[in-house]
Amino acid sequence: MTQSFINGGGLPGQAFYTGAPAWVTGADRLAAAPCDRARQAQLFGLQTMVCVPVGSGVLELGSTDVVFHSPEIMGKIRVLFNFSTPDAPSVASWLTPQTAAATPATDQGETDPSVLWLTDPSAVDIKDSVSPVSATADLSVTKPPIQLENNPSSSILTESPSSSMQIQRTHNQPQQQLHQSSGSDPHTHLVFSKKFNFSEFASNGSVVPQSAKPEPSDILDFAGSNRNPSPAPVTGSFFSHHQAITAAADDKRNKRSTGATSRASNNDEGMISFSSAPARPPSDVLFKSSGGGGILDGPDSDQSDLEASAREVESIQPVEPEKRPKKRGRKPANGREEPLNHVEAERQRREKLNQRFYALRAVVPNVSKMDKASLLGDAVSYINELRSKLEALEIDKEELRAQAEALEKERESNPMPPPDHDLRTMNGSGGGRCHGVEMEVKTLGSEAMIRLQCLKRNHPAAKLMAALRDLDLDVHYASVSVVEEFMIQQATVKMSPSRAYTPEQLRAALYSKLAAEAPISR
Amino acid sequence: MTQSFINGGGLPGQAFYTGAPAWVTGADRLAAAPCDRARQAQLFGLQTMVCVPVGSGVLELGSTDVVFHSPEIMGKIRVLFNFSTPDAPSVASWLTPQTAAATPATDQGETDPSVLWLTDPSAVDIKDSVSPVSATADLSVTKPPIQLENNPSSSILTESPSSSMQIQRTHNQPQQQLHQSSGSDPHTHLVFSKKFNFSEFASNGSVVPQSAKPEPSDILDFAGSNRNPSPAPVTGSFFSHHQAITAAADDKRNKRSTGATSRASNNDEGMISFSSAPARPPSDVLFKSSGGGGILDGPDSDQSDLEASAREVESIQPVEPEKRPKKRGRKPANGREEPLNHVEAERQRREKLNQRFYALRAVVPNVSKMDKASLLGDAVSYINELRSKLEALEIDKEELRAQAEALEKERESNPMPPPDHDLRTMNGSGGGRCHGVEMEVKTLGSEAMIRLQCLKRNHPAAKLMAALRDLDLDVHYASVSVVEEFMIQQATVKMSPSRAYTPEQLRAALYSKLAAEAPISR
DNA sequence: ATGAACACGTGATTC
DNA sequence: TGAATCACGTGTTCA
Repeated sequence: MTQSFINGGGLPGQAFYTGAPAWVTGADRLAAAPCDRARQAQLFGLQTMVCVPVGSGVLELGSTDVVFHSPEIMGKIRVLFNFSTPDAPSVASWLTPQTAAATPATDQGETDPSVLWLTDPSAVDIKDSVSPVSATADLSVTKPPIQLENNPSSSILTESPSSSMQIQRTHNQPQQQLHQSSGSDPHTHLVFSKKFNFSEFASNGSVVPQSAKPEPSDILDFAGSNRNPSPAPVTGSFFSHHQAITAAADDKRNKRSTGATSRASNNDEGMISFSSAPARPPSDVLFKSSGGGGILDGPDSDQSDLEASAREVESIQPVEPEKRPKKRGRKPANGREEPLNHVEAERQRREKLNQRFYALRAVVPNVSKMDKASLLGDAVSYINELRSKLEALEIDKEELRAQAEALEKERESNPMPPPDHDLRTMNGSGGGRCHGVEMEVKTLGSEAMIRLQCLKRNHPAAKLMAALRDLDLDVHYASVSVVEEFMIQQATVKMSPSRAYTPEQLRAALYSKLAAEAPISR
Repeated sequence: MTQSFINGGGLPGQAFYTGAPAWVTGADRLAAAPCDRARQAQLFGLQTMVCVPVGSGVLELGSTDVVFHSPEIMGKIRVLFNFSTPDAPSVASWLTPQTAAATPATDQGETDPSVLWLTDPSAVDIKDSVSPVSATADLSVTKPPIQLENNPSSSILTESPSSSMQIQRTHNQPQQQLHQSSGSDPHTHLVFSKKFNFSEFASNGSVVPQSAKPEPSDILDFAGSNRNPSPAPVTGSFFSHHQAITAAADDKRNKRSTGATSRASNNDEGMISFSSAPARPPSDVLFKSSGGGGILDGPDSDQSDLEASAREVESIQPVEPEKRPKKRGRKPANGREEPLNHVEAERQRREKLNQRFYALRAVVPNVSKMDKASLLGDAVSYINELRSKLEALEIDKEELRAQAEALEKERESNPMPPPDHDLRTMNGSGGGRCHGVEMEVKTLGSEAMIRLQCLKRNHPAAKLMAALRDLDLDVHYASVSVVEEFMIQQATVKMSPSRAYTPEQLRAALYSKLAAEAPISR
C-alpha cells in the first residue's frame, strides 16, 4: 500500500475497526463519502468501492462499473478469498440506499463513459446486460455476438466503417493468444488477474489468505485458464457486465475509420510488445488490500496505485478486440518507435483528462448539459456558490457565536433562579417505573454516599444526576458501569450545610425523583 | 442588456446605488468578487471590469487585458463619454489594491493566455510594454516593430517562421482597409468601436449620454477615422497595450508551420468575409451599459452578451496581422466552405474550453501544477473540501443556533432579576462561566469516548448525562471526579447504529447541549 | 534523445 | 443540413 489509514477513519479504517464491510456504489456517493480514499477512487473513475475487513487487514475492491451490493456477491467474495469473517452477511453499512438505487442506468449514462458507449448501435445486442442492477451471473453469455476472427498479422481493412457488424479483429496479440489458449469458449476472455497488487501482499504479510497466493504464476493461471470450479465462475460472472460493456466500447472505437492502432500492442509487429503483456493483463476489477493499522512503505506518490489501476482498466482490456482500419500499408511515417508511443501517450493523456472530467461531473450538481465547456462553467459557478455560501455561513456562525456569548454572559451575571422546587415540593409517590432498583444511601456528616443499581434502560444516569442536581447535592465523585442489562452507579456527594438530609430522607427523595418519568426535561 | 441587476447587488448595482465607480482588475479578483456579473466576465476571459455610474444607469467596461485604475483613465473615460458624474475622481471602491498590484505580469502569466504569449521570443521587442502598471499612453509606439506591408490578396509565405521580424501581413481584409484609410500612422489600427452594444442603448433609452450616439454610422466613424481630437487619442492610448500583446500573440500563432488560416476571415478570398466585417470590427474593450434599476428584455441566454463580446475580442483582433505559413498552394482540400468553417468552429470551441479552464484555474486555489488534468483533479478535491467544510459549518451553526435559542428561552423565563442571585449560584466574579471547559471526544466505530473537564458549578454531571440521553447515546461507563473547583468526567458510550456521529459532530452537539442545558429542565 | 503537455486539423456523430 | 461536440492522430515545444 502506498497509503496508510489511521484510527478507523475513512472507509477502510472503519471497516477494519467495526469489522463490518463498507460498500459504496456510484461516483456521486464516492465523492460524497467522508473518506479520502473513496474520493480518490471516484477521482480515478471508479464507480464502486468495497472495503471488506479480513482478519488482519482490509480487502479493498473497486470497479469502474456500478456494482450493487447483494448477499450473493458478498458470499462469492468470501468464497473467493475464503476468509472466515465473523461479519453478519447482510448487516453492515451499505451505502447504496435508495438514492443510489434510483440511478440505475439512465443516470450513470451521464457520468460513465462505458455506459454511454452502450448507446452505440453496434452494442444493442448486449444492451440488455446493462439494465439489471443485480448483474451477477450469466451475463457473460451475452457477449458472443461479437464475432472473433483469427487473422494473424493480416492487414484487412474494413472499407465501410459505418456498418457495425463487419468488425474485423486481428488476434495476433500476445494477450489474445493467452485467451485463445484457454479454448474457444467465449467466457474465457472474461477473466481477471490479481495483478501486481497481490504481489505486494507478500511483503505486507499474509493479509489475504491462502487462495490468493502471490505467485507470479498465479497471474497467468488466472488469465489463461479458469479451472478452479468456484472462484473462476465467480469472477467471470461478477465482472462480466463491465467486460461486455468495454468490449462494445471497443467495437465503437474500432469502428472509426481512423487508423485504430492497438492500445497496448501494435498489430503488425505484435511480438514487440509481448514483454509488456504479462505486466498488464486484462483486468476489470482491482483488488487491493489496505493493511490494518497503517502500513508504511515505499515513498510512492499517493494515488498512484489507484490511478495506475484505474488507467489500466481503461486502457488494457481493449487489447483483445482488434480491427484493421482503412489505412492500408505501413504506418504513415514511422519505423521508429516514437510515433506509436506518442499516440499511445496522447491517448492516455486524453483518457486521464476525461476521467477527471467525469470526476468533476460527479461532484458538480446541476450539470445541465453534458457539454465539457458548460461543465467547466458550472463547476466554476458551483465553486463560487459554495464559497459564498460558506462565507455567509461563516458570518452567520460568527454572529450566532457572539450572540450566544452575550447571552451566556448575561446568564452568568444573572444566576439561575429556577423555580425553586426542592425536595419538599415533590411527592413521595413512586410510580412503578423502576423495577428491581436497588438503592443504598449512607451519610457521614455533610457527605453522602449513594449506590444505585437498576436497569440500564431509560438513561438512569441522567436521572440520577438530575436528581442530585435538583436536590442541590454537589457531586464529588461518581461512577457508572454497565453489566449486562444493569447499570450500577455510585456517587459521593456533599450536602449543602443549610440542608442536610438524613439517609432516609435522601433515599426517599432520590427514589421519587428517579421514579418520575424522564420525558419532561429537555 | 440581457440581464437585470437588482437592489444594488453586484458591482453594477453597487456602482449605481453608491454612485461610486467600481474597478476590478485581475481574473482572480473578478472571480472572487461578490458579484455574478464579475464572475461571468472573468469566466469569459475578461481581466478587468469597470462599472461607472452614469446618470440613469451604469457604464460597464471590460477588458481582456489587465488595466489598472488611474485618475487619468477615469478622466479620459469621463471625457470620452462626457458625462458629468458627481463622483470624486479617485474616491470609490477600487478593488485593485496591493494584492492585485502584487500580481503584475508574472502572476497573470499563469492565467491569461495573452500574457503568456509574451514569453514568445518574437515578442521581446514589445515586452517592456507589459510591466508598467500604469499602462496608459505612449505604449502604442512600441508597436511599430511589427512591420506592415500591403499585399492585397497576395499569397506571400514566410519560409522561416522562427524569425520574428519577417512577419508578413496581408492587408486585404476589409477591417484592415478601414484602418488604412485613416492613414499610415501606426496608431490608427489602435481603434475601438462602440459595436452593437451601443445600438442597444437606443432601445434601452438614453442611458449613455450624448457623445455616444446610437447611430450605426458611429461604428464606422469610430473604426474608420478618429477625427475628434479628444476621444481618439484616448482610446488609442488606453488600449494600445493590449493591442500590442495580441498582435504579438498572433505572431506566435502564425509562426506555427501548420496552415494558419485567418481567424475571422480567410486571406486569399478576403472579400468573402466582407459582409461579416461591419458586425465584427476590431475592438479591445467592450462597452456596455447596464440599465440602472434592472431592465427586462429579450429572453436571451444570459452571459451571451459577455460571451459574444469576449469571444469577439479573442477572435477578431488578430484580423489585421496576417502571415502566410509554409503551406504553399491552395488550402489542403477544400473549395467548399465547410472545412474552413469547421476549423474555425473547432477553434472557437477550443478557445471557449480554454477560457473555462482559465476561469476554473482562477477560482481553485493551490493549483500546484498548471497541468489541465491536475487542475481538474484539484478542482474536484477543492469542491469536496468546500463541501465538507460547508457541512461542518452547517452543523456548527445549527448547534450554535440551538444553543442561542436555549439561552434565549432561559433568559425569557428568567426575566433577569439581577438582585436575586442566591448563594448557591453565587459566583461573585463576572468571569466567563464555561471558561476552562475542555472536551475531548473520540470515536471507535460505534463507540465513543468522552472526556469533559469544567468547573464543578452548575452540576455539569447532570448536564452531561442529560445530553447523552438526549443524543440517544447508551452509557457504558462513566466516572465523575472533582478536584478543587473542577469536575472531570469521563464516559464511554455506544451510538445507535442509525445515528453515528463523527467526533466533531458529537463534540459540537454535546457542547451545545451542555451550554444550553439549564436550570429549567426539571 | 525522452516524455509530457498542448494546440491544431480532421472525421464522425448527434440533434 | 448546418451547428456543435467529441475523439483521434499529429506536430511542436519544454523540461
